Amino acid sequence: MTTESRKQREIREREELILSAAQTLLHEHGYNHLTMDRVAETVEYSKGTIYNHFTSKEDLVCSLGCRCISNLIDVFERAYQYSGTTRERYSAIGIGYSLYNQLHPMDAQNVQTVKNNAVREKVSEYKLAEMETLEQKITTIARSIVQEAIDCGDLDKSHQDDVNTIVFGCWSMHYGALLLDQSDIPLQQLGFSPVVNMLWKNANIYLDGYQWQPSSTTIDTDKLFEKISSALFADEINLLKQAV
Amino acid sequence: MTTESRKQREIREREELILSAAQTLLHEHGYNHLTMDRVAETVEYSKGTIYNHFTSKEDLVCSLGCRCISNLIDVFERAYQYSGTTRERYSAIGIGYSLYNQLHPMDAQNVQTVKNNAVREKVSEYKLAEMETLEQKITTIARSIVQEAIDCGDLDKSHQDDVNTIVFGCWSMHYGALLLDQSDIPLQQLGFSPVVNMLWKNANIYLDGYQWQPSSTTIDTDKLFEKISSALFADEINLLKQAV
DNA sequence: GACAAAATTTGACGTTCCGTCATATTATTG
DNA sequence: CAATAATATGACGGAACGTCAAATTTTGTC
Repeated sequence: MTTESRKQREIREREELILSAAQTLLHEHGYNHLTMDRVAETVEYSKGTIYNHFTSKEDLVCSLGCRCISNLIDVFERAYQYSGTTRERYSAIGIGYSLYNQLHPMDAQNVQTVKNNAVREKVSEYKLAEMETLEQKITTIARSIVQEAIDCGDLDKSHQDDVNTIVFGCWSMHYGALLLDQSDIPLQQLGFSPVVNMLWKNANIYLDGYQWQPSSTTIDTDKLFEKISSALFADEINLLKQAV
Repeated sequence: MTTESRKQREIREREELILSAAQTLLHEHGYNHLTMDRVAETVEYSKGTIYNHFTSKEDLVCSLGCRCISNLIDVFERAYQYSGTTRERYSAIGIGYSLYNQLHPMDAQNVQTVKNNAVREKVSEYKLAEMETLEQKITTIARSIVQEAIDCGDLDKSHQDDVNTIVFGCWSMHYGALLLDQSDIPLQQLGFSPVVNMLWKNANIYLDGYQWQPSSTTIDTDKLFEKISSALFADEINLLKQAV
């Protein structure tokens, strides 16, 4: 009983030790510098032990990705619980997503790494399933808000069949934007504004296209951004300010 | 003179030989199966010779990416020359992009691989610059159409400052959508429709948000999709039908 | 055409890193 | 305390990258 649970706790704790060591290596020197030997050396266990926890380097990296998605779920849940219009709550998700990615650019990069087929090939089935479950959880939150908007009339009932399309639209827009932002394409040099600004504007325009009330043309969007981010993401904002 | 140009031609031809061998390997067995030794064996030159053309495996893969972007530029240029409203021409870009990615899913995956920092680190400066130039060319085409829309009044002049934001919005939406489509996330299982359909709908809604005339609410969008794709991308459509 | 110099090609080799597995060590149980 | 089970270890095999001295081919000159 006690023995068993102590054992399990030890295993879990070591797993976390490995994960945080890996994350540090990843953040400080990038994917190529993260090697299983280095991880083993850092946590002072042998490589074999690391492989008792993770079936491959890619499996380890995927676990880090799962962690990030869990963090994002927190962000999404906070947004979900915001007391405002459905549109504000939905926008809050996007804002949270943007801020999280600004704060942890490496995390998003890492999640994207796992999407790469060459990497994905080597991740264990089990871990892939875990990631999928987490992603499903995230889309469910987004979907709920869209559905509530239809139910309360903020979104026209004629869009009932578009719930998934709307979720997908915002998802793809944010996902694409943040990936472009990260991928060393010199957007600023190409004449583009900071991505968070463009994204906020575009998301609003997109939702206006669906006539999700209240339209962004009737309100001060800068103020709304400010309001939501200070209400829900004060910590993130502070950290971001410190970073600059 | 002749000698010099013959030499250069030989080099260029061999480079193409290497690239197409690499592409085949990549398409048939994925990134991990693509090795420099295998490429060398396939083209019947030694590895050293391959390295005279490409500074690393990643550099070779990046060259393949550049090829894909060149193909996309063709697509974009066709769209640019379409004789229709500015909105139709801009939409044509998106349609072309979607179709190209449907037809060559591996290509898009490959371009994305190069965006990954772990890969990018190892690409030569020269090749990165080449890719950047090509990407710049693409955004310029998109930007031109938006500008023309403003000039002719299809888009309100108040959006003059948003030209880049509009280009970025469509780009990110399409880019994100197609990446999500490729990344083994079982979208259909999660209840989502085929990505090309959602993307077409969302792009229209987005442009409606900017009130780019004529609004999608006043026309039959299915017909428009049909019209544009058969006018500009008949070849691609045929190939897609054959593939099914 | 012969020979020297320059350019190019070659593949064996050094290195890095992954993942395994026989052996050593520690823990559990009777 | 001894036998057995569970776990940890790191030396090792293998795959792939990228290099470079030597071999080969091409170019240039007389």
